[in-house]
Amino acid sequence: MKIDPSSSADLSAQIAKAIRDAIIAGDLIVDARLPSEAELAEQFDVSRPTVREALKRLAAQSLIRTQRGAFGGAFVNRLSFEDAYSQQITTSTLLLSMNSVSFDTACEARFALERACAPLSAERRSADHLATMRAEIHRQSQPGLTDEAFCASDVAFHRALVDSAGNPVLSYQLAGAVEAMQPLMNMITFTARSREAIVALHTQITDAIENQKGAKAAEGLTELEAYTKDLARSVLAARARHANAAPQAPQ
Amino acid sequence: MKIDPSSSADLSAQIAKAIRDAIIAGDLIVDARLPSEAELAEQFDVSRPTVREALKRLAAQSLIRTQRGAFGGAFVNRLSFEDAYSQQITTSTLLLSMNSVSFDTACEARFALERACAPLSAERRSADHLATMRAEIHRQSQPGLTDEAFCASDVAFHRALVDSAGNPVLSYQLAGAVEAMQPLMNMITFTARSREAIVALHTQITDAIENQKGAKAAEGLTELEAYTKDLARSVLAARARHANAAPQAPQ
DNA sequence: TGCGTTTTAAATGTCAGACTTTTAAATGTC
DNA sequence: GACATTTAAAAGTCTGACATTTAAAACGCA
Repeated sequence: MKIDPSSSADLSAQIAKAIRDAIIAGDLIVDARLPSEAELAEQFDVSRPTVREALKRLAAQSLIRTQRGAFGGAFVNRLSFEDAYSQQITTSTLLLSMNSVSFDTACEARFALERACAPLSAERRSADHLATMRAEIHRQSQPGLTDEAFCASDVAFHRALVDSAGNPVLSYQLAGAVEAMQPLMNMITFTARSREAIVALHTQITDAIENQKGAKAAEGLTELEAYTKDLARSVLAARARHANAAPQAPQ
Repeated sequence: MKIDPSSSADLSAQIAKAIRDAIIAGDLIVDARLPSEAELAEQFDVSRPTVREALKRLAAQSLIRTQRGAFGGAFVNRLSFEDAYSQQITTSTLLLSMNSVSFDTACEARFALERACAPLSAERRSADHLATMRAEIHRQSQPGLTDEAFCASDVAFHRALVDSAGNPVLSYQLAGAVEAMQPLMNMITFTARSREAIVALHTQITDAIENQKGAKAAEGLTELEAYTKDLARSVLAARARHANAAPQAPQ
């Protein structure tokens, strides 16, 4: 592991890259302990604060974890699916909120991914996942549910649908797409009529999965996609009208 | 933005979280300048190195960028698709290499995602993307191509296929899945016969896209998935035999 | 006046050294 | 042998200083 002192880049960035490359290349295996900060500082010929900045960069990516105390130090972290989930969600949320990804584009991607899961879910669905989906549908039919709770249940339903495909990679990919959209979905006012329509489609999809009809489930998802886009369009249009009528004061 | 001094967590982690939350909540908009390190140190009542560690954490996630010099500082970064790509690739690579995600699982997810793109690609394919796909197919038929070059071309082909769906969210999701698998794919020795089979399937898929037959393209992808898994299986089996016969000395 | 050069100040980048806190192993005691 | 105490290693934090970069402001000259 070497760095180029003549480079103009930050030393801490270079050191982080060197260690990251070593981890990715497999030179540092999971749970291996890195040298102490003082040793790393000596190895790279930099000060300890610089080494620490590099380690914080790696910690931010969940590549290492640190333990204080004797025999503590920095250890190569086994990237958990949970870590991957949360990173994925953060990234997706930011892309959606500030990189001019339209709601329609995100929605299209999300349902395309869900349709990709449908055949696998139909093939492998477990009683457990089906029960979760049914339970969420039941919750969604309760009158008096707040819009936020309805949305949360919607996310849980789709989460179960995707998880039932039994492929953790797909689950983690979709976690971002689904959860990143939730803040926008939360702004939608779900009327009794739209809730009824959504519950009907959820039921149709769940039935199809239970009966191992992947194609039928995909159809239901396509309908749900169109309906979701419609709902969002009307909300955004209403918001635009409202913004024109009573523009928000900046800051 | 406040931190809890009684918490046991690292101050730098708390500060990073506070700023991250402010960015995600939209309190700090894109290109907004954060207070200088000295000012942040005063605000949070910590020292400058602690603030710097927090900022490095955020920089590692591409949430901020820093500029040196007068009127420099830390600015909220517009997350680019490129940044999202590379993060996605790193995460996927690590998941695949150390979190016991099997090649089959990754392969299944990848082709499920590609099949999700197929209908969109069939609908929207541009001459540009089709030309890229044809060009890569042509390259793949060249004799004398190294296995690495063949793999690289394979990645380029699939990249074009996904990009032709015209949905950047799908492109970025798949970038991780496809590129993370490349190191493993690189270990496969592509015989003339297997190359021929792959090129035939690539041609079949491209023809289907060109003729706007999304379902037909999906079929081709399913065949390709099965073939890829077969190839990988035989390679892994051979490697296992080799490992047993001549086990690698540790370290 | 206008343009190019120099100065300057503000910011990040880096370093050195000290101190605090945590933690687990080693040691001692009953 | 079980429990309490000591101890040392390591991360976490702070202070203060200096180096480097950069753009704005000041200056000088035609």
